Order: sequence, then C-alpha cells, then structure tokens
Amino acid sequence: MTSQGAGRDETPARERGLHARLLASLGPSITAGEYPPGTVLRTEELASRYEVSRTVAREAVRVLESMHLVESRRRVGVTVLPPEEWDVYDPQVITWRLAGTDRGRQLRSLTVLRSAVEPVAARLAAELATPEECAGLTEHALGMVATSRGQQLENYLVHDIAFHRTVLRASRNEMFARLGDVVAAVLAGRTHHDVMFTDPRQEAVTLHVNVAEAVRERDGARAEAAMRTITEDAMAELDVLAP
Amino acid sequence: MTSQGAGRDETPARERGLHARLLASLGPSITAGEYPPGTVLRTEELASRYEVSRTVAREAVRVLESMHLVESRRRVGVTVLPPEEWDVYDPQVITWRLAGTDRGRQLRSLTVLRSAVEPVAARLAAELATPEECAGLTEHALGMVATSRGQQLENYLVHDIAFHRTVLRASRNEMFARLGDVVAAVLAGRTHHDVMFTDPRQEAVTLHVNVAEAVRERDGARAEAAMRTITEDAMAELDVLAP
DNA sequence: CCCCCATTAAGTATGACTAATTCGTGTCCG
DNA sequence: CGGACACGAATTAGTCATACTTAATGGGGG
Repeated sequence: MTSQGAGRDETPARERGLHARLLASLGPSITAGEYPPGTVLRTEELASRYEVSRTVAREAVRVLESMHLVESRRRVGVTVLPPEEWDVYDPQVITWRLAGTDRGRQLRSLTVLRSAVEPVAARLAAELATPEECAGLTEHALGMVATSRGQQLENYLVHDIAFHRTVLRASRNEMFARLGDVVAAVLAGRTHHDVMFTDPRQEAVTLHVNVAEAVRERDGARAEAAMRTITEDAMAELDVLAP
Repeated sequence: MTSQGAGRDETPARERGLHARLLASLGPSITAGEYPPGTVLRTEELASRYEVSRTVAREAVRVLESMHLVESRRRVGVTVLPPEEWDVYDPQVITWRLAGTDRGRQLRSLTVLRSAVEPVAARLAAELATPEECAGLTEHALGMVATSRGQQLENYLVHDIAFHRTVLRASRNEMFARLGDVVAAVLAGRTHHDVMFTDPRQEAVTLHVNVAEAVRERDGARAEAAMRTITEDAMAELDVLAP
C-alpha cells in the first residue's frame, strides 16, 4: 500500500485551507508573469492539477477575479488579465509581487507612492497627532538613533517601521493609515533583501528626529519638508542600487 | 411611473451571476455599517435568506473575506470586521462606500489622497509624458475652457476626468495610474451629487491650462504647483459643502 | 452570407462527509 | 469545597462528488 502524496506539498507556504493554498500558488505565478496575459486556464484543469475539488478551484478563481488578476467567462475559461487591470493596491497582490520577479518594479512604484503620501501625512500628523502619538514618534526616533551604529539593523528596522506607521496613523486619514503595511514591507525588503550591510546614514536618522520634533511642535511645513527629504533619499537609494 | 426606491431594493444592480448579485447586496450593507463589526453571519443562513445554494453563498463570502470585510472561522461563522481592517483601496469597496452612508467620509479621504498624489503625478508627467499625452492634456484643458460657461456641466466633467486621468497615466507609475478611476468617481460625485448648479470657477479652469502648459514645457515644478492648487481648492470646496 | 444548433466550460444545486473549534460537564487534585 | 484540567458533544465552516443548467462560441447547413 503505497499511500503516496498524502503529505507531499507543492506549495512552499502552507496556508490553512485548501483554497488558500491554491491561491498562494496561483497568485504569485500570475503576478510573476508565469502565465502571460491572455492565457486561458480551466477550473477543471486547475482542480485536477492541484488535486482539489472543483469547488475549491472555483473559490480560488473567484478571489483572483475580485483582484482583477483573471476574468472568468462561460464557454471560454479563466483568462489571465494584463497587469494594467490588476488591483495593484491589494495587499495580497503587493506581497506576491514583492516576492516574485516583479520585485524591482513594484518596489519602485511603492517608493514613488511613498514620496507622494508620506510628506503630506507628516504635515497632517503635525496638525492632528495625539500626545501619545507625539511621544511614540519621539521614542521611535530616539530608538533609531540608539540602534543606528554597531550592526543593529534588525532593531533599527523595528523602530523605523513603527515610526512611519505612527506618522501615517496620526494623519487621521484611513487611506494613509492603510499604507502602513506597505511601507513596512518596503522598509523590511530594503534591510533584508537589498545590500544593506552598513549602518544607516546618520543624515537619515537626524531627519527622522526632525520630523518627530516638528510634529511635536505642530510645525506642519517643517515636518513635511523633513519627510520629503527622507522619501527622496529612499528614491535616490533605489536608483543607486538598481539603475 | 418611476418608482425609484431609495433603499428598498434588495438587489439594485442586476449583476450577472448569482454570486455577484449576493455580493452586490452584502458588500454595500457591510460597508454602510448595516452589520456592525462583530456581527456573525452563517453561510447557511445567507444561502436561505437570499434563496441561493451554499456554494454561491460561500463564493461571495470568500470574496468579502479577500477584501477583509469579513473573517470566516470554523464553529463560529462569518464575522464582520471593523472598518480599520477593510481594504479601503479596493475599487469595489470604494464604490460601495461612495454609494452608501459612508459617502462623506470616503469623499474626504479620497480628496486628501488626491492632494498627495496628483501634484507628484503632475511633476512626473512633466518629465515623462509622451507627445500624444501632452497633446491630449492641452486638448482636454481647452475643452474645459470651452465648456466652462453656460451650464454644460456634463461636457465639462468629461474633459475634467480625461485630463486628470491623462496626468495620472503620464506619470508612468502604475499605482498612480490606477487612481484614475477613483478620481473619476470623485469628480463625477461632485458634479452629480453635490450642489454644483453654477459653472466651474474660472480660476480652476486656468489652473488646468497651466498644468497642461507646464507639462508641455517640461516644467515639473510649475506643473506640480498648479496641480497642488487644484487639489487644495478641491479640499477647500469640500470643507465649504460639508464642514 | 446568415442563421441555427452542437459543443464546451462556467455556473448552480444538493447531499454527504470531514475537521476544527468552542463550550459545557465531570473528575481529579489541592 | 473549589479550581483547574481534560474529555466529549455540538456546531459550523470546509471539502468533495455529481448532476444539471446556462450562455457563449464556432462550425455546418440552408
């Protein structure tokens, strides 16, 4: 009795739920361009290929369709859509693209988005931040200072992420706040994936301190300017690493 | 007899596909706060209430779950999540919220987002726009001038939307480009829903012409400044209409 | 050249079964 | 006597197989 395949898993990440596993396999494949736009998949084929029921395959396709990664039409099948159609703000799609071959382009898009959003968020934060948020900002800025030397990149990253998240949340704009996860992913990617063996630049650290100060002093213009420099540095850094 | 129910209709839009109809009913209900966070739905109950099979109900729930509007857990049911969890960038969610009771807040969030993104997009467009896009920009700006007097609001709107869409596309940033639909929805909402019986302000029209000129002359700073004034005007207008 | 019909794949429905999680109950130990 | 832990029953989502319906598409016949 060779009960084969009972535990052989094709997909590296084992999400819970069969449909989630299928999604975690199909989504990255599509965003990576493994199935070029126009490629037609059939749910029945997917079901047999992944050894799941048609029900499960259909549910995964439904989710992909809601992300505009595919389009399902009768008598035709499930057609892969071109990247222009994709919901590029969907956190799931962003994650998939950051993990795949599209990583560079995705990182560039997100960094430009940051350069637009974060300065404005900083200005709003200066107007609207609660005392607790001001304190948090200062705390994390000082944390960045403390961990900016001596190869403490992981600890530095924690403060960096928390700092930007607090600014975005303090802007009191739900759409800005939602970008916290995205910024976290970008910052984490820079530390973990890209070349960043050296300590952070002291200028960057100082700028974060400046933002915290400006917010505390309700100086919107200064907070915006400092944050703008931070995001411009991030873009410049990206151009140096991958021109 | 135009018996137009203001909220009595269970399935306002006849989407094709049962699951789409269920989604079109559940989604707006949730985003409108009709089911407060923590409310527990059961797929079986949904199936019987909407007279569809569990298969259909499950697919709709899957999509809602992918938007983080609900969370599905065994032995518990389908729990409605708080607004902070929602994928507020999902075009579907945006549409639902703009159509429901959350309209004001949603419009405000989106206008702030515009004020961050569009100026930066205008600067990038000045650097990267193709000759065709420059021509399109000029054409639509002139179209706005031509339709800015004499109660031609609908025609004006068409040019306004096309103008902003072109700027966002010309920025060569996929995430900016994706906001074209959102901006279109905001502009259309301003014309159709809000009080806007009077002709557009001539200053606004001139500013659009300025942006087009600046982009054509590759003057990023001027394009950004003009667009920033446009979006600031939009925010001011919102404050006047709904303080 | 157009219309009709056969084909195909998605969409829907149903029933049976699995699995995970919660909650209540009962027992054992302190 | 009381609390903590463990076990089991109940509940609900998850999975599967199958049969049937619907709508496009493409080809064949008039």
